[in-house]
Order: sequence, then C-alpha cells, then structure tokens
Amino acid sequence: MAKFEKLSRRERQILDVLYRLEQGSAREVLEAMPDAPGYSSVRTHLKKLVDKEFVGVKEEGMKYLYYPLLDHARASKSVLSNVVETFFGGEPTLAVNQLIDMKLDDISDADLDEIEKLIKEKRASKKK
Amino acid sequence: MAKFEKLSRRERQILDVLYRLEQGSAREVLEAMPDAPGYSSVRTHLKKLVDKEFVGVKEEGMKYLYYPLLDHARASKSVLSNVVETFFGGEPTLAVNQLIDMKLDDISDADLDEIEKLIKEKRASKKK
DNA sequence: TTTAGACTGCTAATTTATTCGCAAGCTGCG
DNA sequence: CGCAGCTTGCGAATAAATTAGCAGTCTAAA
Repeated sequence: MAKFEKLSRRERQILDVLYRLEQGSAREVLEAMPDAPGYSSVRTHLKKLVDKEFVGVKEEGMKYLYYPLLDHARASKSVLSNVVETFFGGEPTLAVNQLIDMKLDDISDADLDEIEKLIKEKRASKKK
Repeated sequence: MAKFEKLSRRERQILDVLYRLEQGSAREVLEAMPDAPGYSSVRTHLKKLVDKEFVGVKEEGMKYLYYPLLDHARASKSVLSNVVETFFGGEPTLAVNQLIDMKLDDISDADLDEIEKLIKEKRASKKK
C-alpha cells in the first residue's frame, strides 16, 4: 500500500507540493518550492512521477497540468499509518495525543468539540 | 526543525528501524529490515547517520550500538506536523479524524475513552 | 512579420546514494 | 594452536538521483 517510500527526496517533495496545490503546471510547482532547482529539473521529476504513476497529466491548451493520482484520503492514510507504526508502536491513540499537544496553546474549544463529536459518531457507528 | 527531509530513502528507513528498536547493532538493524541489503551496506548507512547527527553510537564491548539522537517526542512531532501541513492544510483536527477512521473497525471503547480523557485534560489545562 | 517568452521532447553531465569487498582484529571452542 | 564467526576500518564499484542545456514549436504583442 504505502509505496511512498519508493520515491526519492525531490520526488516526494514535489508530490507534496502537488498535494497542497491540488494541481499545477511545472512552473507553478517550481514557484511553490522554497529551495527549488531549475525549471528543467522540476519537469524531469514530474515526468518521473508520471511514469511511476503517482501523478497524472492533462493537457490544458498547450501545457501540461499535473495532479496527484492517489486520492487524498488514501494517501494521507498511507502516510499516517507509517508514522503511527514508526513512532507510536501502531497505536493511533498515542498519535492523537501528540496531535492535540501540537495545538495545545492555541487549540480552540471548537476544535475540541469537533473531536468529541467525531468520537460520538464512531461510537454510534460501532453500536449497530 | 524537521530535517528528516534531508535523509535519503535508506537512511530514513534505517532510522525508522532504530526508532522501533530504540537501539541496536548493525546486524540487529539488518535483521529488522524486510528488504535489507548486505551487512556492509547497513553499516555504511549507520555511519552516515552518525555523521549527520541523527544517530549516536556507544561501544558495547567490542561492538557498536546505535540509537536515535532526536528524542522520540521531538521526532514524532516533527514528522507529524509535516504530514498535517501536507495533507490536512495545517489542521491537526482533520488528521485526528483520519486516525480515528483508520481504526474504525477494531477501535475499542477503551481507545475512545482514552481520547475523550485527553480532551478533558486539555480543556482543564486551558482553563488554568 | 519578427521578436520575446513559455512550453515541449530529448539528451547528457554531474553529484549522491547504495551497495559490496577485503584485510585485520577479537572471541570462543574443539 | 587453529578454525569459524563475529566485528571494525577503509576503499571502491555500481546504480540512481539530480540538475541542466539545447532545439523546435506555439502564442501574443510590437
């Protein structure tokens, strides 16, 4: 499932950018990178990502528009479960704790309400 | 902070193993890897990780024992915040949602209780 | 129409990452 | 002792990643 490990550093970085942009041209990706290499370089990586089937292309007039192929949900699930495995011994609960801590200072009551609501929903869907 | 991006694939993988093992010799790391390369290779990577100051070494008799230098909490925080940025638009709450979903089928009531308890604690510490 | 700019496909060079091999040094055992 | 099995340090070959350059094409503006 989680074949993100098969990507090189740059490829990963570019894919990340694509997830944030949702989609973009080579130049847009380039401009969204803090430590970007040259234009040619970005194009090459995008092409490789297409070859590896992590990214799709569609022609928009004369240019290419790139976008992630794995849908957001699957991708995040895959990455998260790896983090949980590595750092939290496979226990999502511990990760949740960490996430709450991350926002400790500025977490809003609304956020906490939100999470509580999520829990209630899970409980409900479990019951039946 | 999150300089994990600077690691190569193998280096990251080996560091992951080290986080799971807490510490280990080159051979132990090797044996804990599903798609392990040769012994020499693992040693080389460990050495590089030491050079880059992600990993420490201590001599245990005649052999070396390796262990992660960044403490667990910092490391997980760093990695998680990157995931949150990339996939959840900087909103930890959304990541929490995903985590709960991940365990939907087998999540225990105890787990849910646990998370609710965490929320109560956060609320309390906010009130101060 | 000509010129500047942005895009593509293709190629290639350089740098890193990744792998392994070999010599030498301990240790424990028959 | 002398062999087997482990370790280390050093070195180096191979594979992959990363970057960049060039020629050709299209578009829009002067």
